[in-house]
Amino acid sequence: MSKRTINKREKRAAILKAAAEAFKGRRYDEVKLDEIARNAGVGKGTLYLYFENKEELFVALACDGATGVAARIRAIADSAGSYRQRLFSFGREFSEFAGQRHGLIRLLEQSPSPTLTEKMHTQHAEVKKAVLHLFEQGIKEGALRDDLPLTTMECMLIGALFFRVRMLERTNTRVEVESILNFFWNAAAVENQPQAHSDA
Amino acid sequence: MSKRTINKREKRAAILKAAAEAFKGRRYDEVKLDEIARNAGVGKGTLYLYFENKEELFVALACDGATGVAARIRAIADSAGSYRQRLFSFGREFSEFAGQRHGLIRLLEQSPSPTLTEKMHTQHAEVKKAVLHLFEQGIKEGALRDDLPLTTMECMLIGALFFRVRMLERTNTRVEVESILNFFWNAAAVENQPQAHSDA
Amino acid sequence: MSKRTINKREKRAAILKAAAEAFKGRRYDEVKLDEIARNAGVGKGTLYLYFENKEELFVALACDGATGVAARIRAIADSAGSYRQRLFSFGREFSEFAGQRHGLIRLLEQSPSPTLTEKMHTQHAEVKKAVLHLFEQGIKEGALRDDLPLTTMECMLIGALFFRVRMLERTNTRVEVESILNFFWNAAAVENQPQAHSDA
Amino acid sequence: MSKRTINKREKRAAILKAAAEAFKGRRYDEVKLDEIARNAGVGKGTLYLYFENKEELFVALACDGATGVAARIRAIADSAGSYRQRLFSFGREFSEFAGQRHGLIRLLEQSPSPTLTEKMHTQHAEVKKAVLHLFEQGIKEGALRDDLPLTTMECMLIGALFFRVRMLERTNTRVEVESILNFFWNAAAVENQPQAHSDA
DNA sequence: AATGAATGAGCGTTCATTCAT
DNA sequence: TATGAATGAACGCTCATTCAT
Repeated sequence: MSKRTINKREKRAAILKAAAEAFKGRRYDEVKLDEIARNAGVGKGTLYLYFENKEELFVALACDGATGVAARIRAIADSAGSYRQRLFSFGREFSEFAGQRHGLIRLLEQSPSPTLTEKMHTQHAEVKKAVLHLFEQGIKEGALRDDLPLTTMECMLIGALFFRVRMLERTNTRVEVESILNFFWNAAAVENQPQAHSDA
Repeated sequence: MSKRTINKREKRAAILKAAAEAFKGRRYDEVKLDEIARNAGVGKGTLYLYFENKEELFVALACDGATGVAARIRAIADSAGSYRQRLFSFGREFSEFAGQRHGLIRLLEQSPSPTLTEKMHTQHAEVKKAVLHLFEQGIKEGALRDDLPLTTMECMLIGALFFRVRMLERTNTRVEVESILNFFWNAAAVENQPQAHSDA
Repeated sequence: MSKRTINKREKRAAILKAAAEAFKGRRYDEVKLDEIARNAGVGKGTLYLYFENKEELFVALACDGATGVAARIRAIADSAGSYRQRLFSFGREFSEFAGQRHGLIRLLEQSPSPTLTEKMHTQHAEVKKAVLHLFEQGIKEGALRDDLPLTTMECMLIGALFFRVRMLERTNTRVEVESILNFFWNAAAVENQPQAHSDA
Repeated sequence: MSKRTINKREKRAAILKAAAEAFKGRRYDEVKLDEIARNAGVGKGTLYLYFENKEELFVALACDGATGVAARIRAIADSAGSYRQRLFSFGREFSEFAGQRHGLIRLLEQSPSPTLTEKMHTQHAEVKKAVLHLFEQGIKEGALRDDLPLTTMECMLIGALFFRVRMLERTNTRVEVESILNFFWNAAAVENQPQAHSDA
């Protein structure tokens, strides 16, 4: 890797860092490129050497690293240890990811340009697949109940982990990841014996 | 209520309806007041007779009805029937609310002006309190376990219900509300006997 | 014509007047919309109520009135009087047109957007056709020689009239329109007896 | 002339060639230095080693060669042969010059900075003087009529030759140079006997 | 009360110019 | 000498907001 490349990477990273800070808890239109440039320590024009325009910078910000997460989740799923341990590892890993990305994901959920939305979805679909893979593995290993829809499990666990970040950010309410994982485990693990109910 | 007032209400409602449509899946800055006025069938200047400015219109959009929901949740909590039935009623009611409001909530989670955020939080705090009230009641009645933090329960249930809407909207994946409620009930109801675990 | 319309016309005219002044002897990029707006006594945004963008304003400036000229030329061609008189009337009329429009035509001869160039060409083609019509009439009436290509006559007369304006503007050299017309008449009128030459 | 100098000249020529191509039929502001540099096969910064700035490059483009033309016109004027032959030689020479420079002249007619305009005018004044010299010579030799203002002749001949190029470029209408020269000769040569007219 | 023409602050973006290498 | 990454001044354009009617 040439010196030039290193500098390029560094500068790109500096811009993204400044952008991440700027977008934290702010609306897309509230964030000015002037601010990002200033905080990144570069000229405004320089932004355009690294990103096509504001939206591309924005998308890069949200996509950067998402791929890494999917890989890490798979690594956890395939690591040694009891399934419960792996699930909890996943929970902690995902929480960290959610904590870092939640604000941006919220922003991205509003449509920028169609093409960019797609780009982002591709990235996040990877994460989703990795999560489903984890659940399937749990069922195959006999650790997770096989009578629960995968999507329901995803909805419960991922939804709770995301909501946890939201509570933390918005109302400063701290919910323990362990607590959520235990709750999930209570309902989804085979070792617990859930009774069937007859709804009225 | 005078005819005048009725007209005012109707026009206000028309504006909010047009705004709701406009904000659906779009960024705050992508929505133009021109568009809202046109779709509401009023002049652009008229918007300012009903709302202070764009942000207030926006906040009104998200807050309108939130109070109603809090009241309805309380009504459900205090209605007759088994706790399980009441919890499930709540779930269905809240899902509908979330379905209608999710897009807006996402928008609101980006901070407009501080004062407006606060205003909105007051509204949503009502809903939150009603939810916690429901849980407390369940514990008091002996239907819900008392060893789970309220915030964890909130996180699991509300998080899942919100995430369900998100999945529906973004990936067209349908998750049954009943399925989520059953999952929650499995873990949180007293009638199920959770075993303590020993972590390795 | 409603009061509204009158105001619109007036304002549009004021803008075009300011623009004409601004573009006089300046490059397209040297003319700022700020300046035009200020001199027209309107806000910058107002320009966009009357013109799509800078280029459209620019084209409107050059096209406005061109249609009128074509009509006036035809009127002269079809008026009473000897052909010589009509030709001289045309020359004076066209000179005035050229004097007013020359600067703009020069600008327009550099391609703005393709669609706009076309628009302008349509306008100017009208003038060109009117000129050729005048020549054809002269030949039919037996006033002009029929052994000269129409395009050559156009080239001589129109070219000279345009160049006259150029000289006036750039080097402050005054050339009489009458002098040019006499020169043209000398070579093109039937009453003069040109001898054929044999080129070596 | 050292090898170094030759290289300099070559590179300078390459830049001017690329610039000529770029400015052909485009507005000053539509031409980017990036493009010129790329097409000239040099770096962007290199342009500034050969030209002060964009405007100077632009002016150099238009002036380069103009001096040569003035010299060539004088040479033709002072060459052997009948005046008619010399006049026609001049016409052909000037047409070629006009064809090459016309687009640029149009550009230059919009004022860059005052100092640059002056610089350019100095150059073109040379050409103008050479033309007038040619006419004076014709009169002195008794070939051209002495009752026509020099400026009128200039206006007719030069105006027509420029307009011819314009017609060629814009409307693809071909007008023969010979035809124009004959027309001019008809009106301006002594050998033809123009009658005085009595205007009505 | 209702309108929509008018406004101008403010933004994203471009590109001539510079300068470290 | 040659380069091209970096810069920031400057501009076209938008759109929330106002106000005369």
